[in-house]
Amino acid sequence: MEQSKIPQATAKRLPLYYRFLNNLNHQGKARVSSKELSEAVKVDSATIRRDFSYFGALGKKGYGYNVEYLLGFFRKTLDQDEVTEVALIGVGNLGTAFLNYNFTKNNNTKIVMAFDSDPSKSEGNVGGVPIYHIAELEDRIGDVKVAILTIPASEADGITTRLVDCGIEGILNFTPARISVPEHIRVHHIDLAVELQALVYFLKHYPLDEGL
Amino acid sequence: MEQSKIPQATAKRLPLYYRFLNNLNHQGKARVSSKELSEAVKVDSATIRRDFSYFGALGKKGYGYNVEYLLGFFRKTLDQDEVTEVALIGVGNLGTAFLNYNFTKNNNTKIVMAFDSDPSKSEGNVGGVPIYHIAELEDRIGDVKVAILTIPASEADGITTRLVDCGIEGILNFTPARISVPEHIRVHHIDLAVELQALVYFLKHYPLDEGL
DNA sequence: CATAAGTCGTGATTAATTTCACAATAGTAT
DNA sequence: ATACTATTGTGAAATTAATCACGACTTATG
Repeated sequence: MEQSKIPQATAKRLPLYYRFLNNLNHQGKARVSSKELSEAVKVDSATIRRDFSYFGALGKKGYGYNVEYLLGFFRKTLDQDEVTEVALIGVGNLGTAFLNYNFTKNNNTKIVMAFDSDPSKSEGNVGGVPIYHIAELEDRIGDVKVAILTIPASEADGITTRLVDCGIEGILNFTPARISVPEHIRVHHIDLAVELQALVYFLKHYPLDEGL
Repeated sequence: MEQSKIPQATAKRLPLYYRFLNNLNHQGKARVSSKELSEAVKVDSATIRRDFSYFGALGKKGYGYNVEYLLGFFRKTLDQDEVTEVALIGVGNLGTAFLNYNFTKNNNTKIVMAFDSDPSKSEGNVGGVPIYHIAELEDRIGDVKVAILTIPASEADGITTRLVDCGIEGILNFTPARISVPEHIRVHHIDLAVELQALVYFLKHYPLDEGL
């Protein structure tokens, strides 16, 4: 918890850096410059250097960064060694997408259980993840602290309340509803319809160049 | 294209405001204050007032905002009357989720066609949207200017090149790959794995309170 | 060894966004 | 009418993030 001074904008880019460093490593590249990385992840090179610098001097002047070293560093920083268990609520199309995906490669998160209100889905198993009926939420969730919400908006509030009572700490909400939670619980909203509309708005109103 | 001075951060919130105003309207509410709206969309009320103020004085002091008026205003501003056609590339789980969803309510975007490389999927039809084989991309896409990419990362570059050649203007990229496009094309990346990892990182390193 | 080329780390600057805080005004109640 | 209350719109301040630009250092080359 020491490095709480890292800007949120930087923190959000860390997983991205991590994945690309992993790619480079698999490709057998031993070193990389902020300029090269910049082209790969589409983030300004000065921003990358600044981001890295919050963690200390990780590179060498005139050389760049050693891929393996950097990777090892981020592995620790991003807690890649310790897997965070995640519960998925709602096994519709979107939920199924997550289950099949299940963040297989270089990832520190794992969906360990899923819930659905449809009895024909529960008792099943998708991508090796057991699916339970939503009624079993409280019994099954154990000490899982992170949930992905891929349910209809109308159910968001009810499920959220139950998750909060189960001691959940973070929710990734794909529901269009903006859910209310106690202050100490973190919610990230990803609103697919809004994202698409925003893209369309930018296309019409913000003439060429300038990525998001 | 007149109001190019609207901050990007504001522009990204507009679709969200629009949807909640619609909800309020359906509920029969005639007026709303920035404070109420703030609670609903989880955006600071001063930010909401500031956002609205870029479009002029839309509210009344001591009263708030007239829901219907505001809604009418945003409908025009967000081009809600004119539907933007969208093509979906990749009818896997995630792609299917989009097709079934298809942004039915209060939306100015519509997926009008989908493509997949699996012949057993193409020639089909999901949620009323025709699915073509990816080989037909150039023949079928017509003047659709926006594409959603829900394909494996390995195919991202190839498909992107073809889309660019077809004259695409905006891409909503769900692929983990950071695609390269000419300057005048807008790409928004939504990286599900990164979002989840970022949430986990925040949980571990940023103690309670403060939503993203 | 000396020179050239490349690249980091960061102070300083600029830009973007959020938040504070309050005067002005509209509505409401008596 | 008058007083009271609610709420906007916005100047100013604060915060956060991105970018510039350059000194210092590393490696490569002849």
